[in-house]
Amino acid sequence: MTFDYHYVSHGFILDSLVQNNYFRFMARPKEFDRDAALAGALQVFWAKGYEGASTGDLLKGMKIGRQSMYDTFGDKQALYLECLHCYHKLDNKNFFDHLSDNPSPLEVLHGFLAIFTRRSEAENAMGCMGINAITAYGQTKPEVKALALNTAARVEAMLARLIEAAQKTGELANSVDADVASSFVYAALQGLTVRAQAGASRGELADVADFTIKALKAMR
Amino acid sequence: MTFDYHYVSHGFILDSLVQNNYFRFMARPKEFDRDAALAGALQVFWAKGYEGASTGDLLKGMKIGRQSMYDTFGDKQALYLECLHCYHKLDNKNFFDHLSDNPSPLEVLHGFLAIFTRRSEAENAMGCMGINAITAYGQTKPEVKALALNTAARVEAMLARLIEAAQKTGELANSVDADVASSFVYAALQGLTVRAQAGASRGELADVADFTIKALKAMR
DNA sequence: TCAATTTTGGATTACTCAGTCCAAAACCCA
DNA sequence: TGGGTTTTGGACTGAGTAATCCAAAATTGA
Repeated sequence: MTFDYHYVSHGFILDSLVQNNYFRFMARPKEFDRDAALAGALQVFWAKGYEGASTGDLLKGMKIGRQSMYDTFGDKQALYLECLHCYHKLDNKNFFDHLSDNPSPLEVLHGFLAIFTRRSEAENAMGCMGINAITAYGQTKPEVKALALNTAARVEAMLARLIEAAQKTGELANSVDADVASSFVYAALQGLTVRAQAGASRGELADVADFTIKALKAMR
Repeated sequence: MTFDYHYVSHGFILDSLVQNNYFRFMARPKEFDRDAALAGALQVFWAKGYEGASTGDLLKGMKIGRQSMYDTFGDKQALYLECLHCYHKLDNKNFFDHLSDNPSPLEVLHGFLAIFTRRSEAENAMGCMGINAITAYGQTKPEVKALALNTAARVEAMLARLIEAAQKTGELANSVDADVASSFVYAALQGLTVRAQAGASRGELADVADFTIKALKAMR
């Protein structure tokens, strides 16, 4: 019998099994934190890509042994996909954290677009792991494409809600189609990510973020 | 002595050497067209990326033998960089071909942004080789980053000229900063490329292209 | 036809990779 | 303490890689 330590770490399966006295003997527990190891792998994959990250690189970044990795995460492909899932989840969380209680939805949008002016050059150079994944493996790994489609739908829905909120506060004209505008903002966001990764100056990135918001406001 | 067949194919070195009777003997000429082989390699690299393209894949795509490839192009890395150069040159040429004699610079800009609505899904899924290169190797291959910076400067300058032309025809307000607007359009173009690669619908891509131009026109 | 030279592609090399195996260490409960 | 179980990491495996070697084929001018 094998155990999925992902669930174990969230406390579902293990608790019930222990309560039912399923285990006669408790064996040596894992010496590492699954989530920490995953985060380490995520960094390596983000920085080097899938093929670029060797198992050795991954083990060093995860600070665990070879067999521990295979036992815990399956194979390299499964580990990569789990990292990508994790990245999207964190990224999404970052977005929602910024929604907060800002009374100006347009300022929130600007905050999204201007994020590259607040990041270090090194962070900008790493780009977005989701975009890196699509441009490299979108054609060859169906899971990557599926994940991208899913994420795009969720992000655009969230952006559309922000734009509708901006229309309620009067910051944007009601005649603007919220769905189209959200697609526009999303494309701008992706474009800025690539421009930042390609080494565009902080000034240029700031200008484009400002210009995009100003353009939205000017639309009738 | 070795010969750079790139220049040979353009007829500079070989002619002078022949005229000077440098060769006592003419040996067997190459049986393949260098540019055709390069184009084949470009397709493979574009579709599969650098690591994803094995030498076998490349040879099949180039329709030449192993040793011919190494003799003619150096090694895999050199071949990739030459393909990337070639891609950027072709891409740039495509842009300038569309400048033509259209009396509306704004229509030309719209033509750029709407290119993804005219391409097949397969073409959109391949994305832009330049973006694919930056997102995958921008950090690890300095030549890739340098090439991207160079290309960005040239494309933005060209876009700025278009925007200034649109201001002359009265399509855009003079108060708009041409440099900022060109950076904005470039970011939109990159964003659309990624959105298209990620599987965005033709309708969404068309909407964003239209919206971007309308937003430009609305700016004061 | 022949000598000189180059192209060509199959065989080979040296290396890296992802993934498996296994024995020893670590840990728990009784 | 000691039996039972799991973790752990070094050694290993087999496949696949980029790049080199080399001998045969091809082509030229004389």
